[in-house]
Amino acid sequence: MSSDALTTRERILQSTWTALLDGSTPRVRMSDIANSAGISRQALYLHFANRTELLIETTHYIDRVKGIDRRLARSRHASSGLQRLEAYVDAWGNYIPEIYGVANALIVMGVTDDGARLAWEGRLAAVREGCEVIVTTLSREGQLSQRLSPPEATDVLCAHLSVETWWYLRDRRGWSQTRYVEAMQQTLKAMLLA
Amino acid sequence: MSSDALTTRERILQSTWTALLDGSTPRVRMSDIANSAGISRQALYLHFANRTELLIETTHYIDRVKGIDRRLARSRHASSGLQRLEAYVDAWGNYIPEIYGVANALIVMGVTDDGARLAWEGRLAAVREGCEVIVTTLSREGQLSQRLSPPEATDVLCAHLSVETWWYLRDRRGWSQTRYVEAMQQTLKAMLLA
DNA sequence: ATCACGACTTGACACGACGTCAAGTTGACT
DNA sequence: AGTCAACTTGACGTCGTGTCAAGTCGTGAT
Repeated sequence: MSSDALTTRERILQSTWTALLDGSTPRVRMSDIANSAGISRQALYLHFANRTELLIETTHYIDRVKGIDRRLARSRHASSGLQRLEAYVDAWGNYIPEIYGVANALIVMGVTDDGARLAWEGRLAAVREGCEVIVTTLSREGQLSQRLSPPEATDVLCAHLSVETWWYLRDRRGWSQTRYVEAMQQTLKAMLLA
Repeated sequence: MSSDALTTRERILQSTWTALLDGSTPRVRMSDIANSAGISRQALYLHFANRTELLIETTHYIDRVKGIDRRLARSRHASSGLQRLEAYVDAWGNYIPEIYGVANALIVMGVTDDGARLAWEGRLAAVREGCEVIVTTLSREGQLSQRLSPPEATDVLCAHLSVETWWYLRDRRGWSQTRYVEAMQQTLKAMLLA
């Protein structure tokens, strides 16, 4: 019974993802998603309450497919704070391209829609937690610069790993993905380490 | 004749500015602006072609009132690259709060409206030019870190001085304005200098 | 004195996108 | 044959932008 429903649902999620990933159409409409999923616009509402819920579910879908937890977990296995920082920037920095489209749509919706805003803030909070672990480790090792308190360092790290910064460097300034990760690792080290 | 028209026009621009500055209402409607300017919604269109043009004109209005040119010019009078950097971060960092509301509205509109997108990109280009001058000066003085090429350093500097980063630290993380400027100066020095 | 004109008002309307509702159709399982 | 879930079609309400038409009002020129 639900295996068929699941298939349609996943087709919708997949369509949403790829439609937003294309980036050529920054404003993806419900009808666009329905078309590319091969169903009617109204049928979307049989699976998702509204556009916001569809976007949120799409982020969860991407997380599941791309195994973000697995990727980020590796940074926690690193021995030193420095290695954690490098591993985290690598993992998160290479994940941004996957979620960029949906993230951007969520951010834009967040201006008018509380659900979208809260969902995106939740994501940011998760990233910030990862940053906090790194800063705490660096601080315990005595590696953290005196310029910033640990909470401040966490904020700065999180701010610089933002989707917006990635987008500016990658999309508007034409950086390659590998250069972005490399440069971020180096500049963040210069910024945070004593 | 036009002194009366000018008054209404300026009242509209002022209303737009303050309405967006409040920040409590991220999505300011044309009718809101009209109300607070004391005229009918339709009368707005006697002065501005559409919402995008109104927002763009509001940024120019703020520039004029707040004298951004004068402020930024001071950084060009500094003798060393280091002083230029500090002066620029101070001038621009303290200007962001003034334009934040309108900037944010423009960014959001830019998703669907080409005019808004181009206008905001123009602003970013101006900021980037300022950053370029600083990086060039630092480079000529042999102060620039080897981690980044001059264009890359310019991009990174510009990215970190973004409105989005300011908003995250100031609004979501509760930084004070003076701490923001101070910390930005310090972290950017650590990031860019050899 | 009146006439014209510019600034503004009121009221109505089209449009695009989201979301809802009601009345089908279709295919599978019982 | 009957039921049910998934889906379709078509119509509608809402909200904000932008447009149009007709009217008011005050000021300045002739």
